[in-house]
Amino acid sequence: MPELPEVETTRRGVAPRVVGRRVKRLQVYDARLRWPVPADLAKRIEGRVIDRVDRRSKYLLFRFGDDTLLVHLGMTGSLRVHRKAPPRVLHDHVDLMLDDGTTLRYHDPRRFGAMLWVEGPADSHPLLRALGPEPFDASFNAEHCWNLARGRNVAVKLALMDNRMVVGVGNIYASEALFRAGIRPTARLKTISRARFGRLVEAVRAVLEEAIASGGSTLRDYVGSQGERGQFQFRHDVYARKGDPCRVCGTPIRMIRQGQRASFYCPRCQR
DNA sequence: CTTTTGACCTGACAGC
DNA sequence: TGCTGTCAGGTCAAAA
Repeated sequence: MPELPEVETTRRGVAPRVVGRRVKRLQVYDARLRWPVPADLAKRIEGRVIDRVDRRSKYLLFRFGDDTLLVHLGMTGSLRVHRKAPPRVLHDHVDLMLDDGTTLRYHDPRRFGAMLWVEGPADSHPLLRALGPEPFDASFNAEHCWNLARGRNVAVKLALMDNRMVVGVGNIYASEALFRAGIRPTARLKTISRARFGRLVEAVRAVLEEAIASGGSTLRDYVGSQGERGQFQFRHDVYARKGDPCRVCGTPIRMIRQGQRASFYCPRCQR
């Protein structure tokens, strides 16, 4: 689902509606997410004020003083803000009711997402501790990729989706970034030059930036904080465009399978 | 250590 | 109209 642009779009939509608000009531309708929603979450969170909403990788971090509500949207999750909550529909699993009457509602058909409570510094939480650099951070650069690539035989597309190289890049944006960088998804990491990594870094940043500006990509489930669909799917160069002409050279886009995931590329533009 | 595979879960769709 | 198989935006844990 949500890759970085969709999570960031959600963050930007949700934050202004919830920051400064006090949680009046937490209602868990179905606790069976990737990990169970903690049974004592209501007790911990009710009465507390949301100070800030941050994002790390694809996690949303709702800050309550020194403690954090950590939310992941998995493949099909979405978070919506309702001025007045409509009746629950299938797969609405959690409601955070705030002191001004608005409701933050978590919806997730496949339940691959997560909602956890972290006391104290969230950075040291097992889920966040080992994450690589944020794509827009200076520490994501050609040097970093080059160092990681030493002796590694994996395909570059798999490495892009591995959060040690960079976080936030999933199946859609990995294919899109590689197209823009002119690199085949199957290229072995150790064979890529420093200069090409430089181009890849810039391509990742550019595609994520444009996707955020378009409100992300909506393939099926994803919607933003007001229920709005993303628009970037109309601007994909390769993803889900198997057989369609490359926007640059007209060659039909190819689909292959890597690590049980579909990859798309232009056989002429990407070497 | 690296790399691959299976698992979690529901729904949509293609083909018989 | 069923039924079966495949696929879907993530990522952790175990196997090789």
